[in-house]
Amino acid sequence: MQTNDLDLVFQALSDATRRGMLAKLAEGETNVSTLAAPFDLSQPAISKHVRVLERAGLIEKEKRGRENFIRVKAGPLDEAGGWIARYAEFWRAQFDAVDDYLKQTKADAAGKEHR
Amino acid sequence: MQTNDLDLVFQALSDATRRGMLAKLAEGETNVSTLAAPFDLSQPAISKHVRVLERAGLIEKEKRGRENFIRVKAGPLDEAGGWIARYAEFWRAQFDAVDDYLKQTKADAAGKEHR
DNA sequence: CAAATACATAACCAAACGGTTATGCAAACG
DNA sequence: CGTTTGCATAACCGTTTGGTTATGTATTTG
Repeated sequence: MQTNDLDLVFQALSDATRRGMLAKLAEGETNVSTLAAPFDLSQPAISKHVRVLERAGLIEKEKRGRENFIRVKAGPLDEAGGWIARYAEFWRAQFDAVDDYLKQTKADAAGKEHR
Repeated sequence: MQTNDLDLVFQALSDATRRGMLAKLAEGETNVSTLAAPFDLSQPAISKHVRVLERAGLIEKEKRGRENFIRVKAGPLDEAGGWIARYAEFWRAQFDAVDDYLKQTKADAAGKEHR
């Protein structure tokens, strides 16, 4: 199957290596080698993970010279977050916890101005 | 691999059939047959999807007589939502959109009292 | 210009996935 | 009490996933 956008996003997020890559990318754009450094994987394995993230629309690649820079695209993450938020609504107690978390995170971010 | 909890949750969410099941379960607990009705799949295929959701901790089964009732557990959804929210923070524009969405959804839910 | 760097791509492999049909079995029904 | 209902489980199958090694190819660098 795998036609749906959300399928690709959630599937991309279902691997700890790829989530780790996104976490690292949150600190800013990097090239593939730097992105690969923390992981004990062959270089082609890294390339494959990058492609899965790209296919899900979660990242963009831009080739500059011999290096390939990766930067994150948040749109699909919002779709995924939106889906979760919508269904989380139906279980109020937990929903409140998520909402509070988001509000607090937002407040923090607003306060310290993202570096 | 697949050791991580989040792996299992996101992987469970990566299939449209399973997301559809969760959506239906949001209306309340059902037995497996009722849950299966909307999907054009064999009964064993449904059982497999249910097991994937169970393994991810997203649902609970309770056998009553010959029927097996399914009910949702929101905890893991929160973990997943939390992960997304945390990294969404780093891309502010989109984060704001999610936050607004959540706030509006929360307001709606508070207003109309979940039936 | 030769060598090293930063990748991508191909080919291969075992394991997991998502589906199927077949079978079994306990509970409810008539 | 025989039959239907509501499942679970097993066995099988093609495809996808996630890893590997090997190879190719631009782009720097010395």
